[in-house]
Amino acid sequence: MKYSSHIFQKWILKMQIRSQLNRLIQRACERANILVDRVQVNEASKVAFGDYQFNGAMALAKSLKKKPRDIAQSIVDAIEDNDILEYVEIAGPGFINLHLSNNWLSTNIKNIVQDRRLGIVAKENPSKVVVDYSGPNMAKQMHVGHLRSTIIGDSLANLFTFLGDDVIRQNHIGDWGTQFGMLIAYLEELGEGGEGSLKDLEEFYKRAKQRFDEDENFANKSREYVVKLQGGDVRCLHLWENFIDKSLSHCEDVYSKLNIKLSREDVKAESSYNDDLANIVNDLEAKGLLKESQGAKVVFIEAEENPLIIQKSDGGFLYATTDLAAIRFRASKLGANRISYVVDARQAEHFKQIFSVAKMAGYVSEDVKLEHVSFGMMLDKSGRPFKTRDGGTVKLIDLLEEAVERAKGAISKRDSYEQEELEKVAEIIGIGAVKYSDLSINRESNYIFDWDKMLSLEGNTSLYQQYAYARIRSIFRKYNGKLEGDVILEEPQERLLALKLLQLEDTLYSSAKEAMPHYITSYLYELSTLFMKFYETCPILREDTPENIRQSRLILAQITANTLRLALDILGIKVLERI
RNA sequence: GCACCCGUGGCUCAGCUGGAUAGAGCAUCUGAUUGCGGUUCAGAAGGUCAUAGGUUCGAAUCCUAUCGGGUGUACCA
Repeated sequence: MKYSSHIFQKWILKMQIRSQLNRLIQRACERANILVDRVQVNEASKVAFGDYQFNGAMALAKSLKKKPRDIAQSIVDAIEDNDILEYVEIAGPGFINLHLSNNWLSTNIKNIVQDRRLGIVAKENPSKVVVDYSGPNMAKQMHVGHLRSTIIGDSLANLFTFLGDDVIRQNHIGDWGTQFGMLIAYLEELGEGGEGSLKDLEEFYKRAKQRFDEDENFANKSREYVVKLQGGDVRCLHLWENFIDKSLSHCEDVYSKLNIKLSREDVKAESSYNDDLANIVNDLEAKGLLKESQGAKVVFIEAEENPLIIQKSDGGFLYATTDLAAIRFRASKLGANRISYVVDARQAEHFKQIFSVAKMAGYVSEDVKLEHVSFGMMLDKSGRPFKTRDGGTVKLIDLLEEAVERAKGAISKRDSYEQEELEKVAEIIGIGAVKYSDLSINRESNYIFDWDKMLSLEGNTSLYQQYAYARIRSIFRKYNGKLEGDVILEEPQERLLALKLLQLEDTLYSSAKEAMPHYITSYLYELSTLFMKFYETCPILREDTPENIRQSRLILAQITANTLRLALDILGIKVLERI
C-alpha cells in the first residue's frame, strides 16, 4: 500500500493531540510564571474525568509552597484561546481535566476521510534508522527461534518508514564459520545431483555431521575446506556460494509466506565484514583500548566484570568483532542516527558491551541511538520452551503451514468457500494470527504460544480486527453512495469512536519511539471494541436513520475501516473484504 | 557467587515512566437479539498488584531486604 497524502497541507488541522495539549499547558505554565521542566498530559483514566488530564499541579505544590488547587487554578486561568478544548475543570486535590471540543473532533474526522495517511504527517526531520532483524543461520533451516525477531523487526521497520524515517533493513545472516567446511564438503560429495537434498537443510546438516563424526577422512577434508574457504579458494568459494544461495531461498519462502519485506538487497552477511575484522583490531590497538588478557586481545569496560573479547588467543575473531565492524559500517557508511537490534533478551550483556566499546572507540557518535530491542522466549502452552513432540526444534515453515491449516479448520465450518478462496482466506487469517499474537504482548516478556487463543475471534486477536474490518466493508457493499456532510457527535459511542480514531497518530509515534509494537495492537483492540459498541447502538443504514446522521456514521465507519487497514498493514497483517 | 529481567483475579495479558475506586480478554454465571454479517452486545462475580519495610500529599510503578521463577556469566554465534 502506498501512502500518499491526498489532502493539502493547509487543510490539515494539526493533530497530534497530546503534543498540542502539552504545548498548551506548557505555555499556560509559562504565562502563570510556573516553572516546570516537562509537561506531560495523559489520557484520562476514566470517561468521567474528561478526555485528557494534567496531574502536575500536585507535584509542584511543595516547591512552590502553594496549595495544589491554587496552582491548578492559575494554570487553567492562563490557558490561551484555542479551538481544541471545550472546557477545563479542576477536580479533587488538583487534577486538571481537559475536555476536547466536539467541533474540533468532528472537523478533524471529516478532514481525514479521503486521506490514505489518515491525516498523519510524516516527520519533519527524519532519522536514518537501521533495523537489524531476522538474522538466520545459513547452516540450518529457519526455526521458531527466528520468528519473533523477524516479526517484530519487520513491523518496526514498517512503522518507522510510515512515520517518515529513512529505514535501512539489515539481515545479518550467519554465513560464516567452521561448520560450512563440513557442509560444502558434504555437498561436494553428493555431487551436482545432491542439491535436491538441500530441500531439507536440517536433515542435510544432520547427515553431514554424521559423516564428520564417523569418517576421519571426511572430517579432515572438512577442516581443510574451512582453511581453503578462508584463503579464498575459488572452488570452495563456489560451493559455499551455492550453498548460501539455496539456504537463503529457503528463508525467502518463509519471508514470503509471513509477508515480511526482507529481500536480497537487505542481506548484509557476516562474511561481508571479514576483511574489516583485522582493521578493527588494529584500530582498537591504535586507540589504546586493546589489552592482552589470558592470551586474548580484549577491551575492558568500566564497571563490567568481564572484558569484551575481540580476538581469540589462537588469532581467530569472534562475533563481537563482526558486530563492531557492522556497527561502524552502519554509523559511518550508512549514516545511521538510530540502530535497532531486534535480538532476544539473552544477548543483553553482549549488546551492552558492544555499544560501550563502539562509543569508546568513536565508531558511533554520542547522539546516535543504539538500542537493543530485546524480546523474551517463545514458550509452549505449559510454559516450557517451544519444541516438537520429540524435543527437536520446530521448523518455521512447518509452523506457518500449520497456522494456515488450523485457520482453515476455524473458518470452513462458518461458510462454504470455493477451494481457492479458502486457501487465500486461511493464509491471511492464519499468518495474521501468528504475527498479531506475537506483536500484541509486551515484547520484553516471554511469549506463550497458544494456537487456540490466537485463532479465536474473541479477545485481542487479529481475527477480531479482520472481522471488524469485513463487517464495515459489508456496509459499504450495501451502500455505495457518496460520503458527504458533517460529522455529528451526539451519541457517546460516536464521540468515543471519533476520539479514538484521532489518537492513532499519538499511538504510532509512541510505539515507534519506544519500539513497542504492542501499543498499536492495544490501540486496535480498543478501537474495534469501540466500533462494535457504536455499531450496536448507532444504526447506520436503517430506514429510520436521518440522512445527515447516516452520512456522519458512514464517515465514522469508513475511517474506522481505513484505520484498521492502515495499522494492520504497518504490522504486516492483511485484511479481507469478507470472511 | 555475581549481574540483568520477571512475579498483577483460575488462565493469558494491559497499566502511557508517581495520580482519582488497579483495567481488558478467555473461562464461569445472567440477560438482550428474528440481527445494517449475534462468531455480536449489555451485565455479574472474581485482586491484601509475591512478601516485609521505606520515600511521598499519593506507590502495581521509585529505594532496601527476603522468597519464588527465568536468563547470562572471557576465547560458540
